[in-house]
Amino acid sequence: MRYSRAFIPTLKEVPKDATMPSHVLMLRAGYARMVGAGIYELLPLGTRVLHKIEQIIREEMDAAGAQELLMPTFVPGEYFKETGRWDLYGPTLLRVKDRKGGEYHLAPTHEEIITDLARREVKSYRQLPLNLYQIQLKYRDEPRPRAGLLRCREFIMKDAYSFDVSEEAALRSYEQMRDTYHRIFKRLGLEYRVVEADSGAIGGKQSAEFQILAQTGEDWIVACNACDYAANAEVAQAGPAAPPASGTAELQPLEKVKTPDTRSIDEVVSFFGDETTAAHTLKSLLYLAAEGLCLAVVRGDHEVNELGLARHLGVEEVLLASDAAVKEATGTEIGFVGPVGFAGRIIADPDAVAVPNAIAGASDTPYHYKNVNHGRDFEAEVVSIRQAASGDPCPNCDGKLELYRGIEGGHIFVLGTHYSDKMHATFLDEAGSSQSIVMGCYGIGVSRLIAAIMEQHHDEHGIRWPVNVAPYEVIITPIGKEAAPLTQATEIYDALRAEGVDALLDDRAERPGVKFKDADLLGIPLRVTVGSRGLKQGTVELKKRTESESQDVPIDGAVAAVLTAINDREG
RNA sequence: CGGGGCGUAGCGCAGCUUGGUAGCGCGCACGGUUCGGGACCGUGAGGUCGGAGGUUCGAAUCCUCUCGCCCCGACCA
Repeated sequence: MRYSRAFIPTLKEVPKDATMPSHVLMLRAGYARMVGAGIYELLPLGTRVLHKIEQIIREEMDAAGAQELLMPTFVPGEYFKETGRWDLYGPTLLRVKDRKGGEYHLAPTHEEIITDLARREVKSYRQLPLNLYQIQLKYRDEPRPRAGLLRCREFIMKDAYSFDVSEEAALRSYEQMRDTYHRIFKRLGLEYRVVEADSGAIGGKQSAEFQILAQTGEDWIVACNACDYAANAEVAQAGPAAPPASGTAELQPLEKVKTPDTRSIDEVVSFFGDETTAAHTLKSLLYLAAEGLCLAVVRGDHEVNELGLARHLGVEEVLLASDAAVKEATGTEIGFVGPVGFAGRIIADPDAVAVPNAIAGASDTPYHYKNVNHGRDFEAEVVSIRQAASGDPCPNCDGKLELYRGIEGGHIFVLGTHYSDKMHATFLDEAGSSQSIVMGCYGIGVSRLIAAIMEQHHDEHGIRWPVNVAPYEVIITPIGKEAAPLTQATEIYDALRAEGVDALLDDRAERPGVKFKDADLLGIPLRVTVGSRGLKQGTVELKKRTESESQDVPIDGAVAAVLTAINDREG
C-alpha cells in the first residue's frame, strides 16, 4: 500500500473521551472510530489487524479439527424461550420485532441456535465428535460499555461448540480446545494466564478463562511470577506470609494500653511507634451472616476476602456489621474491637494467629491490648480468609504472587447436557439407545483482542504490534525530496511485495519527522529508511519498532534483512 | 440504575460568573521559504454553540425539559 493513497486518519491530540491506552491509540493511529457508545467502525488498518487475528484463530481451530460455519445474528426468539434465556437474559438481550410483530433478538451467544442445528442434523454416535465454530458479530446491550473495543455492545467473537458422546469425550474436546487456545494466544504475542474459574451456575463441570495481563483490565487476577498458578482474586489463595520482625519469640504478658483516637490500623501503628508495623497488629471485623454475627480476624496489613469468609460459613454472602450492631455485640466502638474476650464465633486467618505478641483491640474504648497471642488469649477457627495481595507467597511454589488486572480474552467451558437436555438434542449410541449430546463451548473476544494487544504492546510513541498481527509488517520510508530515495524505496517495496510481505510505502511528501512519528504511532514492527545520506554509501537503515537503534544494511541486502527480521519474530 | 464530569469548526480548547456582531491552537486548501524525529510565514475555507421550549429588544451565556458521550460503582453467557 502506498501511504499517500491509504485511508489512515491519524490524530495529533488525544480525543477527550478516551482514557485507556488502547482506546487512545486506536483513535489516534486511525484504526477505529466510534459510532455510538460501545459501537465502533474498524477502519482499514483495524480491519487488517482483525483479519490477521482471525486468520490465526482459523488456522488453529481448523488444525484442531473444528469446522467453520456461519449462524445468523438476527434470530427468532423461540429458541431462547425454549431454554428460558429469553427471560433470564434481561435487558442485555437486544430484542427486535419484525413487521408482523414476531419476536426476535440479536444473538448475544449461540448455544441455542447451534443446539437446534445439532438436534436436527445429528442422529448417530457415528457423527460425533463434532466441533463447529464461527467468527461473527455478537450483540449484548451492556449496562456500561467502556474503553473502546474492550467492552462493546456489538463485538466480534469466535464461538465454538463441541458435541460428544460422553462426559469423558467432552473433556477430551475441552482439553484440546485449551491446547488450541494456548497456541492462539502465543501466536498473538500475548502475555496471558489461564485462570481456573469456579464451575459456574449453568451445570458446568469445568471452565477456564484466558486472562490477558494488563493493568487496565477489568478483572483482578492473582498470578505467580515463578509458576503457572493464577486465579481470580475472588478465589485466590496465598501461601503463608512471613511473620513480622519481632524482638522476641517469647510470649509476653498481656497488657492493656490506653490508646485514644486510634481507630484505624495506621493510627494504632503510629501510636505504638518504634518497630511496630501493621503486620504486628490484628484487624478484627464483625460480620453479619445468615446465622448471626461472627468476628473475622486478619493480620493488620491484610484484607478480609469476604467471598472466602462466606464460603467457610456456608452462606451466600456476609455483610460488615453496622456501627450500632458492633456497639451492641461488643460494647465498644469500631476501631477498638478485638478477639480477646469476644463471646461469639471467631474466624482467624493463619497469618493472623502466627503473629506473636500482637496488638489488637481490647473491646473497650479507648484501649488496645499488647502481646495478644492466639491459643493463650483467644481461640478461633483458623481458616484462610484473607485476600491474596501483591507480593504474597505463591501457595504452590517459592514464587511471589502479583496482583494483575486481566482482560478476559477467552473462555472455555464444559457445558455438559444443560442445553441438549432442554432442547432434546439426542443421538443414538452403539446400543441404539437415545442419549443427550454432551456439549462444550469456547469463546474468544476477537475484536477485544485488538485492544488487548495494544494494551500490552505500546509505548509513549504509539503501538508496537507483534509482527504476526501487524497491519503491515514493514514500512519503507524514503527521506528527502530528491528522486533517488523514493525510487530506491519503491524498488525495495516492490521486491518485498513480491516476497509476500505486507509492506507500506510512505511516499507522502512529508518531512522526515512526520513520517517517523507516524510510523511509530501506527506501530509497524519494521521500518526501512531510505535516505540520500545512506544511498551514497550504498546502504539503507533497518529499524525495529521495539528497539531504539537502527542498523545499516546494504541496499541489495535489504529485502533479505527484512525477511529475516520478520521470520525471527514469528519464531 | 446510583455518583461525578463533559457537549462551542474534523481534533483539542477558550468564551458562560456579569446576555450585546462566535474566538484560539492543531488539522485542511492555496502561495512561498524549508527538509533525518510532528518546520515557518502569508492568505483562506469551515460552526443551526447537542436538541426543544421559555425569559428578554436581544441567549453559546439565564430558566425548564430532553438527547448524547466519558469516568467510578452496581450489573455483566
